[in-house]
Amino acid sequence: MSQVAQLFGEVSAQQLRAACSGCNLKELCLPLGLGDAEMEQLERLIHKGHAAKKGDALYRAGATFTALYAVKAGCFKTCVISEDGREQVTGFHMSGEIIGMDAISTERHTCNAIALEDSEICEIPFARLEDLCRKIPALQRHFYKVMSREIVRDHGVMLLLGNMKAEERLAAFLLNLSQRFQSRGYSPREFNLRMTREEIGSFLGLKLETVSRIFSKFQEEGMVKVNNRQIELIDTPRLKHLLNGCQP
Amino acid sequence: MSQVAQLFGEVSAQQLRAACSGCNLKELCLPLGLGDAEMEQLERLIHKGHAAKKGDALYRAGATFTALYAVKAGCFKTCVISEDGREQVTGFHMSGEIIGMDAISTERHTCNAIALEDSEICEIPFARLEDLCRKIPALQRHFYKVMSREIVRDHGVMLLLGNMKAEERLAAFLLNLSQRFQSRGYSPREFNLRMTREEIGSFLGLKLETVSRIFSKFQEEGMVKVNNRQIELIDTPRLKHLLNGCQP
DNA sequence: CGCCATCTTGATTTTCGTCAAGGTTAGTGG
DNA sequence: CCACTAACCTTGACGAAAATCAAGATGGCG
Repeated sequence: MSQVAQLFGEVSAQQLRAACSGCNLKELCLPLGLGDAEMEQLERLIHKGHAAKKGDALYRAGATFTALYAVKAGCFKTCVISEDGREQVTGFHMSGEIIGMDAISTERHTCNAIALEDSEICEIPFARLEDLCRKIPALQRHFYKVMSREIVRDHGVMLLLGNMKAEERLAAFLLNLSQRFQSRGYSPREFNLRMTREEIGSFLGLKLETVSRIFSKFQEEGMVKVNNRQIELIDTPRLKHLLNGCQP
Repeated sequence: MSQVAQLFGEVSAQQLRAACSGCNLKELCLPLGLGDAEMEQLERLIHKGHAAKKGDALYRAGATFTALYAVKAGCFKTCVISEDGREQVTGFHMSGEIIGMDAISTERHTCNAIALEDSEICEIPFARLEDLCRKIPALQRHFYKVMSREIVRDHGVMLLLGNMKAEERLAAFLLNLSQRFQSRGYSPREFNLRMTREEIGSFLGLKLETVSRIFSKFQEEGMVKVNNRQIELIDTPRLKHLLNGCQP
């Protein structure tokens, strides 16, 4: 479990609140201990959220960077495209997660963010966030942590891609999703995938056929029930066991 | 070339200067346009550098986080260790690079940083850096960029691990090293590796035997000259060509 | 000078990718 | 509401790539 958390990083309640601040500022206020004046400033920071239809690009590589985005509802994938056209999904992002931080360095986005279902996002103009961070130390510290968490998550994915076998990768993926759904108040046992087998494969460094085969194998072995994109985890302990190189 | 830069990220002159600030603050001063008073504050921020012998751990996973580290001279590897003991090298870090940013999120280090040769580092106490960032907006922005660059670099490694074949990975690795040596004023054509085949393999998601075989193959094909850890790049264009999925 | 870590190379096995065919689902428009 | 289509998924057979196992060779360091 801590393995999984380590692998992908997990959204803290704090991060969740921060991201939701577009809709519910009071939630953000509590952990940061902000006063009324500060809260009002924060309120002005967050643009009113807007909607993205399934398949829409929130931003594309090369676009000039002006804002970060907090996923309010729905699900996005981010992917980098290499010069010769290879696509690597770098992450799947659910409510409460902040995306676009890769663009800060060059002031241009370096990846594409695509909505996997109809979604809602909050735009966070970066220049204004920077100002506010200077004025509110707790917010500054929080934002550093959000960026750092992304780095830790990426390191976990590197471990997965560099060291794990196909079955271990898929087990890690399912357990990570399960945990993220749970932390959002949904069932950790049953959930619907928002992405295709190909997108899962791209993220895990596998081909879609391999992903499909392993789903079937897991089902045969009674660890999960797979019905197209509907997943039920039957034997979570065994999945975790698989992850740890099959040592108890 | 831009492919390689995209793959691993590259140290900007700016980042280099910032990291070197422990030794030469004037260099940092120029791009940020700081005044004398600000410079003095910055000077106080950076502890006097200290030395690390080959094999020393700068920090280990689990250690409480107090400071970032700028590599002043030498070379470090950072690696995450999974629960079941698998080690994944997440990066090799040369002079001018800042490491330890993964620790900001949990206030504990999440990876090990090991010196690959006798090295010198500057300690940057994080709490004081935060303070200073609030006072010097240019520094704040710069630090966000440094963290963002790390995220971009990690995405490049994910692309490498998820999409590339063994030969492409090693070609990317060599070209990246070449570029980094060049930007530090060393020859981009001849250089010495500081890491073992096993460490290269861990970083690239390969076994050491595979790394060794591909070195031999590259040499047979006249692309590089390999003499233990001494590398000479003979046919850089062909290496780049290999990277791009062999399309011109 | 000798030892231990590191590296190379070969033979074999395993894993996963590729190619191919067919089935299922969701979404569209009549 | 249903038929149709395109996207998506599953499964099998085969092949390629890299891991594993094994045996020496080399070189750096005490």
